[in-house]
Amino acid sequence: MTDDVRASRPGGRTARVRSDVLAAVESELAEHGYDGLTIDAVAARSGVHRTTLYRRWKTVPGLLVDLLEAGADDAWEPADTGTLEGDLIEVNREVHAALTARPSVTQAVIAASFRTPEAADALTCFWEDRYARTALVVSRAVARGEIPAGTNAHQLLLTATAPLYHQLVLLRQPMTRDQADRHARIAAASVR
Amino acid sequence: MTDDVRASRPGGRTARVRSDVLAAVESELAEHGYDGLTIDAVAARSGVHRTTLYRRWKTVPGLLVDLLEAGADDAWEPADTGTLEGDLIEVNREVHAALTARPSVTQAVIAASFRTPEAADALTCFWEDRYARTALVVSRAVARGEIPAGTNAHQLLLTATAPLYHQLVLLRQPMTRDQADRHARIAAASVR
DNA sequence: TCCCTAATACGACGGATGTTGCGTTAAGAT
DNA sequence: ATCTTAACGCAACATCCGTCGTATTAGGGA
Repeated sequence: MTDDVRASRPGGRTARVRSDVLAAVESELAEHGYDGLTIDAVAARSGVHRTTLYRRWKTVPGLLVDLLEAGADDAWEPADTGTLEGDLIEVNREVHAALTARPSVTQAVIAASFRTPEAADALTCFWEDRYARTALVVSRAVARGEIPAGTNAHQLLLTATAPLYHQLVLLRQPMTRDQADRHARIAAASVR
Repeated sequence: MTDDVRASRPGGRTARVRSDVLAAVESELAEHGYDGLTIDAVAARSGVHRTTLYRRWKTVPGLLVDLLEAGADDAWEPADTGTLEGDLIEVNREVHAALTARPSVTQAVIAASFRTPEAADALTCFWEDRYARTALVVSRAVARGEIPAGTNAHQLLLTATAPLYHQLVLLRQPMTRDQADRHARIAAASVR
């Protein structure tokens, strides 16, 4: 989306600039958090000129979107533990880790998504992709005969993961990994 | 918090200015959404001077915080339908209505909470209060012998309401009232 | 090796946003 | 009715943020 098929000149300096900038974004994020993340600071730290940032990335959320896409793992798949409950627990632990990391790129991108539509779209796309892949957990459970065939995957994943997002992102309160596990179990039990 | 015990001069003009300003905030919010909500626009519409807004409310999120507090219903209680499931469905319908309203003050305040710590704190306080009151639903169910005494109220409410927030606020996708009801039922069933 | 031009650097500019000092108005006490 | 001063209006100012025109650098093909 940001680095679309630009037939022109993607290598060399351009690539170097991008990695320098993204590294600076990550550092700034770690030191000052999302609120302290400014174009000028990233420019100063990366040694790349302000105008270049404005031209290539437009906004602060744009930088985060690119960071999100650069870190996107195209080969990601949910772990296979052999049971629905085990799989959901693993999923929840990943979500839990992503949201409690310091700094949490995920948290930052969520914040950014409330500023510009581009960031919101990028996040929506990212999550749609993740939920689609994670649905594999459900189809495996169906294949094992663990749960009925008509099970609504999205609803199930929502039941498992939503409490984590709500507690950690919106309510801004702590949640232990045990509690995260517990919500995975509740979700697994809801479809039996 | 904003209008604390200011012994000085809370009546007359001051009160009029406040209601004018908050009305303007609501109107601007309805027309241009949160992103289009600017101090200058509120000043122009309300007829109150920019400087006054900056002095009393500081920021745009500050305005929303005051709007949230002005609209806070101190007498709010969860509906009593006679069953845990029925009560949770009612709670979820209220949350659903608040999040799908256009414009949604709740959605706007959530967006604001990602900008300033004050807004985040205000929202946290608001929700803490709401969850504490809603816990009544659980204690009533315990009193009826519907569910065991040790039931974790917060976890139960999280299971019921979190999917709504996640779907409508973070995933930014639609959710029908039926689906909201369904998550209430899942939560109710999880403690039986 | 040379050339073309995409990508970046530089500096200046304009607009929006927030601040400050001071004058004016009116709430509330006497 | 009068006085005090909190709250508000006003205008100038400072700053930050994003943009634009132009010069410079370096990728990649000939």
